[in-house]
Amino acid sequence: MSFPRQYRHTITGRASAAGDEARARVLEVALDLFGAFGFRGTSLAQVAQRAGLSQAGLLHHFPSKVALLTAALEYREETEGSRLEADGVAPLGWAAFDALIDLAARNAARPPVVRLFVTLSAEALDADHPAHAWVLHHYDSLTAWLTAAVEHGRERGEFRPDTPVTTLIRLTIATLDGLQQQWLAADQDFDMAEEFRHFVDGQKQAWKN
Amino acid sequence: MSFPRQYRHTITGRASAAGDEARARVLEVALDLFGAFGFRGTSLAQVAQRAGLSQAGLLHHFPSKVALLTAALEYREETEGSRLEADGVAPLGWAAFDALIDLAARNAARPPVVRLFVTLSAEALDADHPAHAWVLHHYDSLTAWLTAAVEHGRERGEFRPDTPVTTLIRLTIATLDGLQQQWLAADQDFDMAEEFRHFVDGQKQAWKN
DNA sequence: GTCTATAGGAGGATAGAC
DNA sequence: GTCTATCCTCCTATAGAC
Repeated sequence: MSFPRQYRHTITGRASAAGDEARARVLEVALDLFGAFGFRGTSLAQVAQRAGLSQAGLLHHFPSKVALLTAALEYREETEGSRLEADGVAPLGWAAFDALIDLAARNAARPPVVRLFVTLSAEALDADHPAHAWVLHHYDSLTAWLTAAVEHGRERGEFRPDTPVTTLIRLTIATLDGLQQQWLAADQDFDMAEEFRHFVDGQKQAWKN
Repeated sequence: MSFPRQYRHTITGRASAAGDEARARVLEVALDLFGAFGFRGTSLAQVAQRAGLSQAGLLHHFPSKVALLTAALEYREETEGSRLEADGVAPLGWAAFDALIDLAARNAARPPVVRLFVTLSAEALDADHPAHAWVLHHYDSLTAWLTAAVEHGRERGEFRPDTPVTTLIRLTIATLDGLQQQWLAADQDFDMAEEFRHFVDGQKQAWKN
């Protein structure tokens, strides 16, 4: 679940404590606005204003809008990225699905985080979008993580031998993504984690050994 | 599943045959580009160029960019909208879920249609987006349609009495939406309808009477 | 019904003072 | 490190000729 090298910005070797603080504030604002209006729908002036500096001041920290996006996505990953391993240990077998329920519950407390993901994943389906690689990385890493967990569980006999692994994983990711989108459209008016738990329960009923 | 009044454009009472043809061409192009780059990411000049006329010529047919979007969404609904009733009869009970599998299969043959929906649904989560009402309408009408089908099926004893109807419907819509997004991200590299069929089969196993 | 031309504004990025 | 001022491009929309 680590972040690929291409997203690591190499802009500043080291900065002052105040500089780091301003930088973090800018990145938080950028993530919020990119989530709300998308990358294309957000202007540097908007980000600068809400972060409390001028557009030129912002561009002192990040040389371009794309650099800002890249840094923001990296920052998200670093700080509270999709931590699926609560205690640093990757859950295996069905425990991985329980970890996803926990993730959904944590996300339910942070709509802006969900919104960033939903908005950017759709906008960046375009292969020329600056976050396109980021989206592919999200799917790939989540798929790889779940695949490893299920394969491990199969070896330990947690899954029925005829479990359609690929399908199970695709449906799981789809349900999670689709619920997030629906939850945002419905103004967070239902319990996302609870609904997802129902899905997981159903899969356990069907495929648990 | 009819389209709400607010999306009906009232621009032209009647137009020439050639005018209708140009109009349809413009709308097809607009749907394509809005799907690929979103509403915000698409310029009138782009649409005009690919439709083979000038930007001013385009604005002769549609007074504004928003009017173009509105007309395009209405056009989509009219021509090949999410026709769930193949023969004009609404399928009831589990047949409604089978109709959704058919819909997924038909959509698999038209990636641009899927892309328009995925892109716009995410972009228009913003309450100020001109297609915001359109997104809410999509969820509402699909939910209402499925609810009616399931309630009918329950009365006829097709569903177990303890079926969690709301959850079942939310998960169904989420799975469909999530699969579409994943399918686009993966370059249409799996059978969307087949995966969705697996989901429906699982729900039948769990809740069919 | 379609065009050219252009107004009027917003967005990204740069230059240079402090 | 932050600012003001500015350049240049792109966008939406309008005006008016053909």
